[in-house]
Amino acid sequence: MKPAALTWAISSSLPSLRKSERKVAEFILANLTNVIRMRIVDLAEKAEVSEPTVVRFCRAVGCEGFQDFKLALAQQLASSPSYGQIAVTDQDSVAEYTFKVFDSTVDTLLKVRDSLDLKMLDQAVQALCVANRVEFYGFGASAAVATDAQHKFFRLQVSAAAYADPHLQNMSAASMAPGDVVIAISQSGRTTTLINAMERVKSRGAIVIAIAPSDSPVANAANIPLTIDVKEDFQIYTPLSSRIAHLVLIDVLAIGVAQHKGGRLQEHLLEMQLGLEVLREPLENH
Amino acid sequence: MKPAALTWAISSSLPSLRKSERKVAEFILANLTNVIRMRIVDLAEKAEVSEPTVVRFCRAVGCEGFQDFKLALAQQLASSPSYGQIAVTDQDSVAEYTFKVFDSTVDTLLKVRDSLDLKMLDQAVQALCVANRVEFYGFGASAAVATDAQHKFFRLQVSAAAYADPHLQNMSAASMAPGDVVIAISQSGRTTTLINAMERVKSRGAIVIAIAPSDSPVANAANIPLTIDVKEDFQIYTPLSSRIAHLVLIDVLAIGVAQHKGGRLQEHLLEMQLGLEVLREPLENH
DNA sequence: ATTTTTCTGTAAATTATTTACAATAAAGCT
DNA sequence: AGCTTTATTGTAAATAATTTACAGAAAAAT
Repeated sequence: MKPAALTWAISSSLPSLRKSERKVAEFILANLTNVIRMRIVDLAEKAEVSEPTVVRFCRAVGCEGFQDFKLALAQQLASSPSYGQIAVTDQDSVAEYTFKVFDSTVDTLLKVRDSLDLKMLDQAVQALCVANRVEFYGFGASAAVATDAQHKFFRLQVSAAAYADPHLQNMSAASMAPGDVVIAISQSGRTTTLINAMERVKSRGAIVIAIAPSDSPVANAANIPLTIDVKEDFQIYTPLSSRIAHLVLIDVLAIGVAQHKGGRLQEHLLEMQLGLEVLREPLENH
Repeated sequence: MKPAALTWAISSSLPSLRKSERKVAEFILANLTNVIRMRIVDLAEKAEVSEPTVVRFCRAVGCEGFQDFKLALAQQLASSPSYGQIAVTDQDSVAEYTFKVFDSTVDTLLKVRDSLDLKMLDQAVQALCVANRVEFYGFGASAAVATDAQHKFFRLQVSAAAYADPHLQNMSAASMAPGDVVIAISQSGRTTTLINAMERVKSRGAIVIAIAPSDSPVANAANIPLTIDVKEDFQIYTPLSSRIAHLVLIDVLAIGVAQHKGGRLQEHLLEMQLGLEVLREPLENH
């Protein structure tokens, strides 16, 4: 059983469970972290059922037995640090906030990974593979994401550009043609200027891919929406991890394109690597 | 016991273990993934020791008993996907490479998190807190990181700039003064131009923080080196996750600064939030 | 209302883990 | 070197946990 799917398996099989098994499920969902250290007797007592019922429950959600279930649960919890909430406080030490920032980022990435629409992603990759040129639009924090994306696609021998300036964006949009692709990146999903540019691009017959929250104007304005929802408490001490999710999603697109381009690309990358070498300090030999 | 530290605890306590306990440790390290599904009898047999020895070993590495040990190990393995190797292949489906890209990024982040020098990090935060102005230097992929960092620090009411152009970088470097801080970002750690700019900044009496691989010329040229080592197979199909690690590290620095700045910042961020709102589409009410 | 089926718990058996102790090996001492 | 002491390991027993088999109860169907 894939660990990440366990709590989901529990919740989704809730209706099909027997009455007393459901008691077990409910108790477990309400006490995820404690359950992994419980013995079957304790759990049975707390859930007010008999021990065999617990075992039956474990089998019902696809595990071998109680031990196997606990193991799977422990793994899922370890891979989703969110279950213990992460929020940096005033009193945190360096070590504490460092861990929290990293953990919350990891948490975001895992959640995004599990919520992606793979069909859309595939469509996006297909579109990018046959594109004549690819441009990235983004403002604010997304401008950096666009720059990064441009750099990444450039390495893949795709003619790529990134615009953070509304004027340039609109000028570029006006020059788009069928066979071109624009990737619009927005964290809020509600940037008016960006939506205008997107409409213009669509009217020119080019394809617009959006990386934005679901149900947002930006996502809705796209031909291929890639939706990413990160609950972003806009408190200061909460780091903005949606940027990172956007970047990783673009990595996925790039990998998809690289895969399609296949072998010839490898040579190109090697050449580029060698080209960069002249700008560097020699490697020490120790 | 903190799960992430388990295998480390095992390896590091190897010398202090007794002969037969070491047999257990060695077997476990060589069979991490299998061990979590083993019973104590199997493990004892495979490691050619008695069952109590296994229990003694578990206690020696800081666990309550065998069960507790297995749980901790399972959690650690779940939180480090790397133990099953991640490399995108030609035949991977969208789902496969998507997961691999996300997982390898997560893996990188967790490794970096555990290898950071927190003392240096604290020094960097201290320096940034009292800085008059902060500038970010980076080329290539690190240029996007620098842009992102600039944006992030700007939000924290720090006068920040980012330069990806060697000329601008050098001009800026020449205008540095004591009390200023430069953060030099490099994935290779060997960019000659960057090192020159760093030397110039240092000669002006400003502080240079480097984000670069350890033992690299860039790291060595800094007053405060923040070292990040990501084993980056320069194969095409391996995503560049060191960028992401750099970004997250900068998040940490930003959080550190935000924490020091304390309450007044909160108001500022709220104001800025409201300011951005006029550039956006209205929120739908559904 | 009775039969059949499904569900749940009791009690027993199995299996796993841990403890107590004894034997052995290693180290220290005279 | 030989004896004593201490440390290490395994054997066997006890404890504890999980699972199975079965029977009783509840629900559904006839």
